[in-house]
Amino acid sequence: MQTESARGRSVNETRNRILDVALDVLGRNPDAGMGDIASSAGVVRRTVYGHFPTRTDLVRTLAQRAVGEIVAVLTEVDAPERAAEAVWVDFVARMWPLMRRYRVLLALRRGEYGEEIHTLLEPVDTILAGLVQRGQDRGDFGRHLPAGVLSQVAYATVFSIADNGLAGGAPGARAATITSLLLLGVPEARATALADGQP
Amino acid sequence: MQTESARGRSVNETRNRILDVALDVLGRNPDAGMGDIASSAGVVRRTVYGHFPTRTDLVRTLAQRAVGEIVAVLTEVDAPERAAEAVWVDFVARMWPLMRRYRVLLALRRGEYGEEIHTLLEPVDTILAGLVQRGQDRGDFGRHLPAGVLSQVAYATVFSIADNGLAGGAPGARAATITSLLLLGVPEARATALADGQP
DNA sequence: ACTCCATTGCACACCGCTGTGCAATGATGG
DNA sequence: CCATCATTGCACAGCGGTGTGCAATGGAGT
Repeated sequence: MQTESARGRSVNETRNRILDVALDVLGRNPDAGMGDIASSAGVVRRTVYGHFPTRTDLVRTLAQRAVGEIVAVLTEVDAPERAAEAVWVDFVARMWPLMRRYRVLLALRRGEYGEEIHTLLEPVDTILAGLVQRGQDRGDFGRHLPAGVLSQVAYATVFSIADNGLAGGAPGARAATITSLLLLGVPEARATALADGQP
Repeated sequence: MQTESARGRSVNETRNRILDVALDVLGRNPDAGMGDIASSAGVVRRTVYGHFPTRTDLVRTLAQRAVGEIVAVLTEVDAPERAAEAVWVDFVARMWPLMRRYRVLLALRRGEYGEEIHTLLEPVDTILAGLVQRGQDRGDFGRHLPAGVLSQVAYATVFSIADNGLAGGAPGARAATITSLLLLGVPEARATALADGQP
């Protein structure tokens, strides 16, 4: 049964709600305080401290969860024998509906958490760099930038497109896919074909 | 004569030093306080308040100056009859050595200054959007994104490349030019040719 | 009905940053 | 040499966010 008050919710229910809301709130404004997060979660500030002793703990947990989810998508989509192009297309398709959810990671890279977040994002960075490297080796992606940089730039670009009003919708997904493929050095004709599901 | 202490400097000398340093410091960390800016400028916090009554005033002045400089470059490089491709190449070439100087503008777009900075950046946004629009109309740029969005994404991408370790140097400039052209929908062969100065 | 326990609603101290006031200092320019 | 004035050094109040303590509340499961 749905309870309107937050009184009778199970521990994990509240905890997850806080985490989810924080993902959203901090995505919009990385400087949001515990108070903002609490009220957005329909909970009192004191309650948040009951689940996360420190703001830093909240953020770290948040980032860990988000990174875990992205890595999951990535390992699910990326197979050594698949073409890097196709993997990237699938990756963007899977990420696009959840851009809002992971915006916080970009916002966190620069911010009071210097090394903390950087080492936390390392898995994602590594997989992405490897993927782009493979694409370059097989001639699918361009060599105008080293794989490590190109992957980051392409990744950031998808977020950039989402930030500029195209977040969520299907047309946005197609545009983001094509644009990021162009950036990666895929010719326009092939990029549109890939974005429309042709192998 | 060069004075090592900050005592005998003229008013504008100190003022400009503060502005320059603040441009740099806030570029790295938008949340830096007046104390950080002051000490980085080799000056006491109190002195900064002597020139800028409020942190907000400092930031506004900063942004105005930066926007002014960018607009100057833009109007100098952009002529209605020039090909959008060429204009973009020149724009990146002129901006690249000063990326660090204007990073703050990107950092400021999201941050406690919501509308304030947005209206301040409007001139740049408008010119850039117009430029890309022209490129699209003449078939030089792609139509995978509306001009307003595409210009922003291309603009942001140049900063993104600079942020990923390639800032400053000449090879970075070439890479940034090519990459942003690809993103704008220019074919790879033409992009490299343009980046190497062929019309 | 009764017990558990998450949540609530205060209370508080602490900290860092902002912005201000004022007297002292010392380089600069006449 | 002297007056000017930017800079300095300190003191202070205020604000907002953090993190903690504790008693009261009210669902939920038994």
